[in-house]
Amino acid sequence: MKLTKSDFNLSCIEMGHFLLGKVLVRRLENNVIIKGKIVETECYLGGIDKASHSFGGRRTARNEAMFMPAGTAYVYMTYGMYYCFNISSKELGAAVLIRSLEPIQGIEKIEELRKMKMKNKISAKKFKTTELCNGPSKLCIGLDIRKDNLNRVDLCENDMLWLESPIDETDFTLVTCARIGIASCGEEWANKPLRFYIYQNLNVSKRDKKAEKYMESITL
DNA sequence: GACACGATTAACT
DNA sequence: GTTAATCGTGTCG
Repeated sequence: MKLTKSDFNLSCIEMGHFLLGKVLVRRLENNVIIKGKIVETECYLGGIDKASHSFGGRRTARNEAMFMPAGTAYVYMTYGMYYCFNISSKELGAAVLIRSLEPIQGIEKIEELRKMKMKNKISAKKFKTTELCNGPSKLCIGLDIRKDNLNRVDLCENDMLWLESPIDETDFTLVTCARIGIASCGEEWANKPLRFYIYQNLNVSKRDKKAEKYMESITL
């Protein structure tokens, strides 16, 4: 079932939780369909969040999608060569970064897109399925999500990129931990528990063993 | 206009 | 474990 406008009417943290287990669907120009289950998310809260592009109310051409209605794609370039894909929440300037997917459909196409970007074609032959989309920029390469094709699109009113609820809703345990790659914004916000992932899923970009151990001690 | 710097990744040692 | 790659963007002058 395709998710609709009302499904996205969530706060940033609610959406970070809600998106786990949902299926991201991409239709390429040649009508090939790629699907991946979201297994890792990060929340960027907006005004108060030092790690957010919209910290302090900064609103520019780049981050405009963070201020658009919930369920809008925010795609930006990072390190001059990679893209990251986010989904805006109902909170102004707040969005959820999609950090990793478990490939479900079109796996060969994902692999092809990933290999195309690599210089060393020898190591490119050794891809495991779990290494295809286990990082925010890897999944953008694997699903051909770029700023020039999908930034600011409405994920409910679009036939190139959308979300679906999974056919088989399997239960999972959620791990909550610190976000990745934002140390320069200062300890306070770098350490906030705003990254979420599916416990024991092999497609997660980075496990947080300390967070897992703590979680195990109180829930298992 | 200039300039420092990434919400990362792949290729090294 | 360490580091080069690579350029759009925000910030300041």
